[in-house]
Amino acid sequence: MKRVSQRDIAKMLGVNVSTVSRALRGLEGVSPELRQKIKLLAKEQAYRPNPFAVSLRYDTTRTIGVVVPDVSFSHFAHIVKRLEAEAKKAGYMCIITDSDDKYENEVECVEHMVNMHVAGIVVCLSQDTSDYSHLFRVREQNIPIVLFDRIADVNLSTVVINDTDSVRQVTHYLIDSGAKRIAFLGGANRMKQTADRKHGYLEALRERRIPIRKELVKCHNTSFNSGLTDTMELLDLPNPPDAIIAAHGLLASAAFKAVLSRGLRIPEDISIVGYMSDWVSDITSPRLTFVKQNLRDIGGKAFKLLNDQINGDFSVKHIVLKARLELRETTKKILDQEDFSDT
Amino acid sequence: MKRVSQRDIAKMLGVNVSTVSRALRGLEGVSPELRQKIKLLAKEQAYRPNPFAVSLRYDTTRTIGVVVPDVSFSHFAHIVKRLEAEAKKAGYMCIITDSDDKYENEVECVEHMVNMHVAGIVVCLSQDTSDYSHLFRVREQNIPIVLFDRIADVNLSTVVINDTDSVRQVTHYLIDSGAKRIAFLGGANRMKQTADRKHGYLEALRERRIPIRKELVKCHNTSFNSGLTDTMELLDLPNPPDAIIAAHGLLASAAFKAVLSRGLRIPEDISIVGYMSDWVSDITSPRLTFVKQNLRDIGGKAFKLLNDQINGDFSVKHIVLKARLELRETTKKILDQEDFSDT
DNA sequence: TTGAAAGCGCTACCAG
DNA sequence: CTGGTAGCGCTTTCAA
Repeated sequence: MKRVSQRDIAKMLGVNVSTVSRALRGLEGVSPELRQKIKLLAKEQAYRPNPFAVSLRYDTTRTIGVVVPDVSFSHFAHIVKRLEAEAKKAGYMCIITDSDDKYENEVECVEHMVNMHVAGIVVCLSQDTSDYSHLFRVREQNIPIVLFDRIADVNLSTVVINDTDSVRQVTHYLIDSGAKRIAFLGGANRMKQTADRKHGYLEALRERRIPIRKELVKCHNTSFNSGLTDTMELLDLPNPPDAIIAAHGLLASAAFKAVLSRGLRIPEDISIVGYMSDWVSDITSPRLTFVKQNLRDIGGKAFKLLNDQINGDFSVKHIVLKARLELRETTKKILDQEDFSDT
Repeated sequence: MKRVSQRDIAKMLGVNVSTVSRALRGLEGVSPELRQKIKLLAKEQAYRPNPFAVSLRYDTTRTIGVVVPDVSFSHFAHIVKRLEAEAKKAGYMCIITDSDDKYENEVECVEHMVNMHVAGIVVCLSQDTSDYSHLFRVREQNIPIVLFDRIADVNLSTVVINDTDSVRQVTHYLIDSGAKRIAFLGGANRMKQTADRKHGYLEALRERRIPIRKELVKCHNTSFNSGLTDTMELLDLPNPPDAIIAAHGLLASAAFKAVLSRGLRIPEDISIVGYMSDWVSDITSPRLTFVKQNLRDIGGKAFKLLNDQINGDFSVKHIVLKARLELRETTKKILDQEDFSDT
């Protein structure tokens, strides 16, 4: 049950392989009748080009590499879904690897992609990553590369949401709704994403001349458990917060759970704003107010930037997608409410 | 900035390519000194074998294909995560594609994998799939294949949880906790998974001599919205259910939301048992009682079966993993409680 | 319009 | 122990 090759087709028809090759790819220099015959036989025999032979010739694959910190985390999974769909549409397959949020694995994953001669690489950095030489090495080999979601200040194309500004808006909203002591829950400080979001928070406080309280800022890890402990610590403060901004996926659920476990009322005693998928908001009660990110769009744009590079446009581009505050039930209403719908 | 090949190394050292090939792969027939020199230079020059050339020679890749209905759905994402991790450990990369729960896409994905000459394919069937010829075609080409989670009654290796039995247990539990009218929410009837789970439900009712009420069984679609409408319809019955078994991921969240929106108390007015990831249970309040599936294990076992086939063991195996009822807060206690911990 | 042949990088086989 | 060479399937260049 061998696969049929161009040579097989050529033999059956008593012609040369190169003719078959030309005929099948629609190139000039084959008589219409012969081409017809060849194409027909190819179809009959279910001929499929051998991708390795093609790749060996051209030294590239119709495959792109994707590196994420955790595929099982719905945030990344949604991004990957669109990325994969767009790639497929453009004739690419996706090799997806999980760095388990560790720098060493990330380096290994990226190198593996390079060894696989992928057409390009899309990376979401791990929480640990602070050395970017593995990324530069990719660039030096002229392999297209794009960073998304968790990026770094490097001269590579990127796709993110408006991290700083979205938190600024959230903070302003909380202040306007009467919050006096707003806490900020983030990931590792070395992550640009956390840094940027924290920056938005601090900026907003400064703008409203609200003193910054160090004990209200907790930036450790984006894990559920980390969020749980941090929130508990916040609630144990002599002067606990009356609002919490949970700046990454699981932290909102963790904060929500911690607050409920203390028997506090949301939002009467304390407000919560998260950065999670919207369906999570749908199943909590009260429903979590959150910053809505267009995850699919992040994936789509990331592929677009990569595809541009594959097609020869090597200019570095930075895309910032607007994320919007979606008011639900874990925040108080403000009387003179600003319209956030188009800010 | 060209990649260095065996030939390059050979030239630099004034030896033959075949010697380099042997040296690098640790084969017999190279003097220790020469081997040392070759290995050293290879390392210096960052030599990496060209996977296409190797694949072209051997007509196979260190790549496995994974087809899932929806990567962004946390249930599948968790399975894929372990699958990918195990594959990586064994030296395989994963090409992951999303069938978007449609039969046509599934067929296309599978065929694409075959064209890519993957070493094996792991598939979770789409909701639509009722024709399995695309799977048999894979088998006929001697390409290893394994089904998981949503399988079919075909002569191929599979990995699933104890679908029928777990629902039987759930139903018994609900009956024992006083439920009189237990509703069953499932996916499409053509899915074996739904059929099996429904079977467990019906079996349990029969065992307890409880009449089956057709209007309490809703099997349409595994989507959130479908669950929402179905639950609403159940609640609108003249004689609504006092317990709901939501037999697939999102259906539990949907049922939960629908019930709350009607102002009913859980579990006092109505009990709910779901089949979701455990972290979903953690963020609802009351926390959802659910059937806990070891998703990671499904992924791990699926890879194991595939790897067995890749290594020449083509016997068809069926693995059934035990899923256990995890009591939380959306079901009532039963006084003389059975111990489910090791059933 | 068609054919012949070289070559992509690697491995395997046969000679020396 | 080492070298030479053919060939995996495909494309491309040159010749007929």
